[in-house]
Amino acid sequence: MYRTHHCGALRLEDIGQKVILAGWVQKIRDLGAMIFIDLRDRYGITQLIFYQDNPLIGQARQLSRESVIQVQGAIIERSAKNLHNPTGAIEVLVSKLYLLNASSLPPFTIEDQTDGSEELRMRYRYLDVRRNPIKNKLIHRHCVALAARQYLSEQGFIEVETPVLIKSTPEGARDFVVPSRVHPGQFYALPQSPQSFKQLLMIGGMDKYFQLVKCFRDEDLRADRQPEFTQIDCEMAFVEQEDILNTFEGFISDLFKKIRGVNLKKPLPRLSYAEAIQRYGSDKPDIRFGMILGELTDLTQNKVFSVFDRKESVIGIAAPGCAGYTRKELDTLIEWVKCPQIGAQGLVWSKYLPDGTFKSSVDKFFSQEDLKAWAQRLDAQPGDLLMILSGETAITQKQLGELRLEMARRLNLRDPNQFAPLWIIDFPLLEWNEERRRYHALHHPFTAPREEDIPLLESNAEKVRAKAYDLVINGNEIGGGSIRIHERYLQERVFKCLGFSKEEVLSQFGFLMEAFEYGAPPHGGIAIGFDRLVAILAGQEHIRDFIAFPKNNAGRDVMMNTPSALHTDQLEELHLKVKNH
RNA sequence: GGUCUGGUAGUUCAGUUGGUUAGAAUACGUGCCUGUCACGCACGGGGUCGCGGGUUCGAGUCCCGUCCAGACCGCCA
Repeated sequence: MYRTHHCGALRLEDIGQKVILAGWVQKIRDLGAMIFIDLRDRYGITQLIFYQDNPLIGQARQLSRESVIQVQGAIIERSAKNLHNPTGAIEVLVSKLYLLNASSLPPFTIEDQTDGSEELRMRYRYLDVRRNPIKNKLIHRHCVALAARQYLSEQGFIEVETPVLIKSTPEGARDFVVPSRVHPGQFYALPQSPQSFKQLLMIGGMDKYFQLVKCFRDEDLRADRQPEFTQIDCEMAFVEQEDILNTFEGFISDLFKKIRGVNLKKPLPRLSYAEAIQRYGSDKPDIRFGMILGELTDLTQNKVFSVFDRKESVIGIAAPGCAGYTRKELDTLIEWVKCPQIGAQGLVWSKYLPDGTFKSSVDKFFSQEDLKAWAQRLDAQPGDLLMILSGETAITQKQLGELRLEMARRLNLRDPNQFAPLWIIDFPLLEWNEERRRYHALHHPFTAPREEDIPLLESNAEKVRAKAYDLVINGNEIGGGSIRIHERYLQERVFKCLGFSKEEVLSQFGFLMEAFEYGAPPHGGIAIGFDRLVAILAGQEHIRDFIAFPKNNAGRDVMMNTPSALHTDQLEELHLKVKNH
């Protein structure tokens, strides 16, 4: 038997017990006449003690950090207790010591506050997982998964596994592809989502389906984006948008209650896509704070100020309490909006001073009354700083949306332990892609248009609104879904709008079109980004530490050194030839 | 595909205007220490300054290229 107890289990009431413990050497404190060793496993730390008369003390002194040992001994009371540790009142008087496996010097310290850089921790992820912060995040992930499965099961959802080797569809994100050995020149693709399968399950009468499922996208990464990620994928039959929003409001509320003890206010706020863009400059607004975008175009024309004159939009925000910004601070902000990622030409500012007057960068062009009108439009208070950008509407809204987030960061308004979920609804069905000179689906091509907008499909496609919705929390898109098209003729019309030929539709989605003819029920669903949800529930922005073995920002696994080249005979077997470059 | 930041001891970092033998903390090793728990004290070992080229009497420092890492833009139906 390797152990009778875990290292986090023993307490004062266990004094006198003979125990066997096994774990890793966390730390050795050698006081000469006695040695203390912290023994660690998943459950905690227990202190071992060796006195100088113990024949094992020499062996104990030789132990290295992170070596795996097994000890036998008696639980005794400490004369100096450590109140910070649950096991801090006792220690093990060791009578037997076995070195199960010695450890080399670890490349970083295995402590809560490690000295290891991200890169090093990824390279030795198995050591990183020994640390409490990572271990606890993985346990947290497990708890969220368990709670999600429990809630959905109680609501009558059935978890069904769908294939991982599927058909490649060139629409949307790039697929990871898998060559077939048996079928020369043919390929599987890894799913970007089980979209078609869950629709087929609805046609199959499963009624309520869910799956915690790995999905794959061969696109460039970000701090919150991995090439393989996990979704809570859901679909329901005989439902309208309202049913799905209600069901998943319940779902998300249940998770926040179980995991955080937080009661979300229901119903969750809803904002149309158009409103979100107009008020926040984003379709995933962070509504924990104000700074709503305000339209100033009508107040700024014909004042001989060329930056504003005849621009499609002049838009501003009011940053609370920033009227005291110095010239230098303002210059930093101006530099910030001019960086290539934001791409503004400049920034007009106006300080709403505590005495009610204004001091602005455009005093030459605008009167105090003009500036007062701006402030009123932006709902500003004395002490606020007005910031104004101008240009093409969509671009200016987006830039100001970014500036809004940046100001919130500077003002510390983004408290990770405050939660502001909302639904974004009424997305446009289609979006014009200038590069490819055609429309593409904003959500995906199976999304149903709103009935009243269907006649616009052929005449004014951009105006067609979709029965699509996103769940946004604290400025993160946590999930998205839609009511699907379940009729062949409508699906064909939408494919036509998207520029698909009849042949393309048949070869790529023929199975689905055929299925629609055999009694496809009305249906819809949602997919929730599990990695992000788990991170948000822990009050964190980065998802990597919630994934046991994540990829780095080049899509590489630095521990296994993946991806890597194949042997030529393996390529041969797969009927592949790699181009030299 | 692009922009920015970084790469110096096992690790995290400092390194001034280009100038002596490249430092600190921590980790590691040795010795001492009877209640530590960030133990303490003393001593010690430890460097291809990412790599390649250039400028210079002289390069960790300046220039060019390249590799790696991180953040972001494009991309992510």
